[in-house]
Amino acid sequence: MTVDRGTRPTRRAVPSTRPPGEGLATADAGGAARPVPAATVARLAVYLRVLTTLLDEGRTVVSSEELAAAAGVNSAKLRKDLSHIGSSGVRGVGYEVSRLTAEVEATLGLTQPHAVALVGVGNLGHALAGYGGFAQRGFPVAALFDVDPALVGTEIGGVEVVHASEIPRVCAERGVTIGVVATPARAAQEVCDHLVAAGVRSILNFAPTVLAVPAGVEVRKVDLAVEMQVLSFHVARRHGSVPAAGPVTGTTAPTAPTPREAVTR
Amino acid sequence: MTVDRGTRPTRRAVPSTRPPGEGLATADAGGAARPVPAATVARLAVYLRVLTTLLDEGRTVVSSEELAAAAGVNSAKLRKDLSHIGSSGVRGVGYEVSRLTAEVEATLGLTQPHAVALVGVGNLGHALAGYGGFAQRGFPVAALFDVDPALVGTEIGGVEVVHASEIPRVCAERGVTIGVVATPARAAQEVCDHLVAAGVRSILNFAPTVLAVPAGVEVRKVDLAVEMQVLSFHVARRHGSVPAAGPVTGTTAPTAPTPREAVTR
DNA sequence: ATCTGTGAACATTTTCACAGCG
DNA sequence: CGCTGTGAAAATGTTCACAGAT
Repeated sequence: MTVDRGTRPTRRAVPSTRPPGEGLATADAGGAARPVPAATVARLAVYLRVLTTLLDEGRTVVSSEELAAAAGVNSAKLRKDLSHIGSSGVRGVGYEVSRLTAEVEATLGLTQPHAVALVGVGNLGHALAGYGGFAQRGFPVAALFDVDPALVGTEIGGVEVVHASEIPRVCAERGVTIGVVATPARAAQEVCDHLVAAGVRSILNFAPTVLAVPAGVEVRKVDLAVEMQVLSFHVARRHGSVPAAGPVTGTTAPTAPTPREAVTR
Repeated sequence: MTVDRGTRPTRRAVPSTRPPGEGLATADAGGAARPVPAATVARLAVYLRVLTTLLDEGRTVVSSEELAAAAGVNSAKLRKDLSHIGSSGVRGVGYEVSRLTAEVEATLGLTQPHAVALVGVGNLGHALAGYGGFAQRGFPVAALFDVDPALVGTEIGGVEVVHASEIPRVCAERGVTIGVVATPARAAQEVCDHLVAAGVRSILNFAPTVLAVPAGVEVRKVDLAVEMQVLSFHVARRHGSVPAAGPVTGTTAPTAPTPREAVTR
């Protein structure tokens, strides 16, 4: 930001000392190549949602500009992201919606469903279990666990709650590949260990703790307190100093949250 | 990764074209300086949780190494983060827990409570409203909104659910500074607009949509589908190719997830 | 003429490694 | 010594701007 292009110090003539094909596609511990940058992966999921909507609307092609706007990123980033998955748009035209959708889905590994185990059917866990979004999007909730005797044996969304001690057996039987931890903080690490022991290699953690896991296990964390505190930081910063620019009727730019460059420009 | 430093391919005599004190502290649209990098802010919240735990345990000092380990980052990063908030540890000793806690809280703007409005008291929203975590951490839920006549008038956690059309009035009256959107996707933008019109400048969005907001409004998004799909990507990648290194009893390195370099080396 | 794909500039974030305080 | 604070290197991510396909 703050850019002010136009100045263009024109430093050109950079020796370009970069070894040939390095930069991305770095190999990982396992030895498998990772051609898709982490930051890109997270955005692919967003693009996919927009694409799904477009498909429903019967759209057949979309430009990078439009897709980017709907996803809240700029078009250059979108095109670079898509270039990483080897996608192929048509110059002068755009991307074929159905094809691009399929490519993104393939990249994200969504061509097959991933059985999910949800541990902790308390306040939040219960809501997650009842939330249809999981199954809808190819993540069927295959198992529910808790330690509370009052909950074990009950059924949520057609799935019976089983005691957490059964995690190894049940996860193995039902082919669980993704675990969701929605327990209190103090129970989270133990639950996580059981999931890992059961062969689960991807975990979504809602408990406010950092989970320790062996190499090869991916943990993603959703922490409400962290989100709120980050917002608090911004409240404190701007402290009402915002000019409340224009009629605050929302609906500014559906594109990049705001054309800050235009301001700087 | 993959580094193999030591090779050091051409050191590239960088002309060091950088203007003196630039790099961080970039000014923003508003004109206010932001000395704390965004990436750091998000981690401060994590450090804070660990610090709180340490306080409860009666600890008085902690080293960057230990704090970093508990927070799941490496110690260099932690020290750099803390340096941005002007913190002051004691060399050869560590950080005073209570003092550091206060400094982090001050930076995050947690010295005063932030009234929260939660819009959408459906499945997820209800769970969030009932979740004690908000109030506990200085984010009292000051208002609940929904459009469902069956919900309006009911009470959750001592707060009455009000019709969403009242957002402007109620938010103003109760001094709401943070809004949480937990509505279905189709309603999210409109709700967001109302919140913004009511003066809310920080929004946490659980709806699977990109919200368009005017400049000066901060939106953070929690998207379960995105998280799941990112995990799916990793499931697809490692496809059971993981060597299952060592006894899978968890508790590997609480610090840096794993010394990958050692492997590559 | 239009819109993708991409090299290279730029910006941010992470990591290293070490000077220097206690 | 042990441990913080920090310059500087490396890595990662974003944006620009344009060549080139259609």
